Amino acid sequence: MSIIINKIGYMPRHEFIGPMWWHGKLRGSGYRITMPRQAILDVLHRTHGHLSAEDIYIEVRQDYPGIGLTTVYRTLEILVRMGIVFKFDFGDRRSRYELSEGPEGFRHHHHLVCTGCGRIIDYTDYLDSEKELINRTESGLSEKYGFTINNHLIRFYGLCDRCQKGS
Amino acid sequence: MSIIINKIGYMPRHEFIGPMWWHGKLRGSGYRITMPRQAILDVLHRTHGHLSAEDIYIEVRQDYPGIGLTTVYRTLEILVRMGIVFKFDFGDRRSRYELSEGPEGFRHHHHLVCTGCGRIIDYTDYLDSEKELINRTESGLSEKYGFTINNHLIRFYGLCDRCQKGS
DNA sequence: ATATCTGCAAAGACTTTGCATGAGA
DNA sequence: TCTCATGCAAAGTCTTTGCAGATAT
Repeated sequence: MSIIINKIGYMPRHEFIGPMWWHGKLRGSGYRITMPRQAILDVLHRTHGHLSAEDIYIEVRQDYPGIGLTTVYRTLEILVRMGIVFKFDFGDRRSRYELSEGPEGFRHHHHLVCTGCGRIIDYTDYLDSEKELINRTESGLSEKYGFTINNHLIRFYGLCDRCQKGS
Repeated sequence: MSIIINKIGYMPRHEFIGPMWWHGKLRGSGYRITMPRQAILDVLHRTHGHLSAEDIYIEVRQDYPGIGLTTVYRTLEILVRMGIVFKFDFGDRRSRYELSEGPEGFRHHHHLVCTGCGRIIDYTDYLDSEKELINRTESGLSEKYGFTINNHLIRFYGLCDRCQKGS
């Protein structure tokens, strides 16, 4: 493991995961690979779930105390625009971010949201009906409207077991 | 057409559409049928598209100049909680609202979002073929996770024809 | 060397809250 | 009549912007 220490004291507690495939993407678009950006991507990589900008900020500060919240926002904006990160909104008045998928595409998932308590279940074990739905709709839409479709958001709303009893 | 004029000068320019099915819903939950609420629902009814709170405010003011933006927000909150209105977020930093569906259920649609220019296409084309798949998926999910599913959000992201050429 | 990037502070934008008045049932 | 709803102004929150100093290549 290569430990990186800079003037401001950046020192990851964790090893960077795998080949940093996003380096190429960023460089290719003319962006520089900076310490804050690495630290942010690192957090996104090792964390699951739907992080707010502040969640990420707090986490990154553990490794890299010098970072500012502004930089988190600015970095996320770039990553979202490049498709590296997906930005969600679950209605709690703050954006949530997560790595859209590595080159392996293993992170993609759908959401099941409880409108009672706000609990969110991520699921990746799609039913066949769900896969078929996506494929059929995607090709139909791209043909009809001339879109190149890159991603989708599928979310079901309802009441979880606990909230059904509660009401 | 019955024209309603009150002290503050409420006078709809349009006839209220159909039987006001939401009266019962509101009353049933202990909410009062007030002038501002009627005016807001009226706007939602006759307008298509994804209106922000301010869009609604501006539109309602044509009929009912006395209304405050606060009331719009408060009314929308109720309507969303009751499932009469659906709240969307398209990433432009403001919530967008639309009637989730009348009793006929004819308004439900899905979205196709261009990540290049932000253009949003409402489509209803594949709903028939999607419907069965959605139902199957819903029942599969509800069995698996114990949720009672009430609604869903399906959205595809991509580049529209114009934006593909542009880049 | 030099175009980017960063952090801080301040500004911005949308939304929510407190409170006295007004309105619905 | 007696709650509930409304409007205004003020406060809150999350996010963006301006700018001088630091950094990547």
